Amino acid sequence: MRETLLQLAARSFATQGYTATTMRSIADQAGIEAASIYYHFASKEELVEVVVAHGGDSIVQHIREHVDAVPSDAGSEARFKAAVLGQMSALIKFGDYALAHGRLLTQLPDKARERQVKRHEQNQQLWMSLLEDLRAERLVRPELDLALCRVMLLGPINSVQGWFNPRKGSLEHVADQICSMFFEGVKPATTRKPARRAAPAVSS
Amino acid sequence: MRETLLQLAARSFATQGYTATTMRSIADQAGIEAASIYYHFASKEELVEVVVAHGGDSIVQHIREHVDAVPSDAGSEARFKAAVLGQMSALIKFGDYALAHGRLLTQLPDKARERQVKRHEQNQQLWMSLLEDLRAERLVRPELDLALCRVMLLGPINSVQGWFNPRKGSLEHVADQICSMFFEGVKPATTRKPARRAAPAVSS
DNA sequence: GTCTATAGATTGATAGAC
DNA sequence: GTCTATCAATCTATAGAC
Repeated sequence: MRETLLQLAARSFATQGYTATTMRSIADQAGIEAASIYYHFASKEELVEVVVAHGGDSIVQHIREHVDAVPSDAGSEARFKAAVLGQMSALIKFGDYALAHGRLLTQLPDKARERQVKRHEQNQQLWMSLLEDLRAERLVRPELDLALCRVMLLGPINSVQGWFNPRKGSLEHVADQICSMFFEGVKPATTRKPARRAAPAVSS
Repeated sequence: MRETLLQLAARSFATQGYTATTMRSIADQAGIEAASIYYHFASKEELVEVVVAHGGDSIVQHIREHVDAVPSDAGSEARFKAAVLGQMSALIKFGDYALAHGRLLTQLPDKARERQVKRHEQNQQLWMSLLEDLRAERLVRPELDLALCRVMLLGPINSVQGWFNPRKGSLEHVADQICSMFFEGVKPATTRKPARRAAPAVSS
């Protein structure tokens, strides 16, 4: 029952938000009375914090597993790509927990939020060090800001649940395309640095 | 007073969410009683809908102004860059209204949400046609999915308020870096792979 | 472990005075 | 236009039976 409540709570918190989620609605979906939840969790705050913490822990652990599976003699690009697939698959795999972790940080009650911020900063630091490794191997142009590179990559990835459609290609294939766009850009190699081509004023 | 209430409501809706925002808290910040809000707005739903609609309208209009200011004989890349700067500056300029528009679509009461979804889809369609124009001029590699390109670009841009720091560079400079990363990638030209053909297609 | 019953606080909204 | 006063509904949480 505890697991059932956590699942239902995760879904509701992720989609409706913290305040909009009521103990009654969770209990209704679980087929029990609202008061019975308090046998498993001391309060609504504890419930949401368990959900968010579980989401955060699962994501971090999942990424580290992917990164650690890369041979230590591989380059920074291989580790980076593993992290990309790791973060994407974590967000898909842990579904509502991951969504709750991502969307509820700002809605949490003050004390619960403070306790979760550290994990978020740790994750940002992991990505910054991956990017710094790339730069050390001269795989990132020197004029680009690394913080901006992180945003450019994590912006799309962290919303993967909102746009990923498994019917249009596997997650591995999408991760490859994202890494390809990130490293090589969307332009064809032949078009890459031309003097402005006088394009015909057509283009519908 | 109506404008004051809208401003305060926008900030609260954007940061706290719909349900967590109370009429009393808005009234308190405005220095009036909660009941007085109902002289200006019929209900909480009407209030949030005015906020979200104003945010959406402002953004769409602002982007179109930027795009329409590009000479009609310019290429699709120039229009695209104008749209990038337009969307970013709109999100900054309209602050809480823009944030409310972006974050509240899922939290809105059912009827209000349906009315706002159209605007969102229109905006997505604008970006898809900009990307299609780029492809028509062979500025996007043929093996890349255009919907994924849109996500890759809008993911970072739509969260611009969360990471933009004016002390680290103007918005124009940041927009330039983003476009550069989008088109050319982060790798130095010398390290870049030659065109990589025949993506592994859909595996699973 | 789950229930019934209920306390205590807060919410969106209305009525009517000024 | 804003106020005071208030209502009905809903919320989190507790107490105690089973």
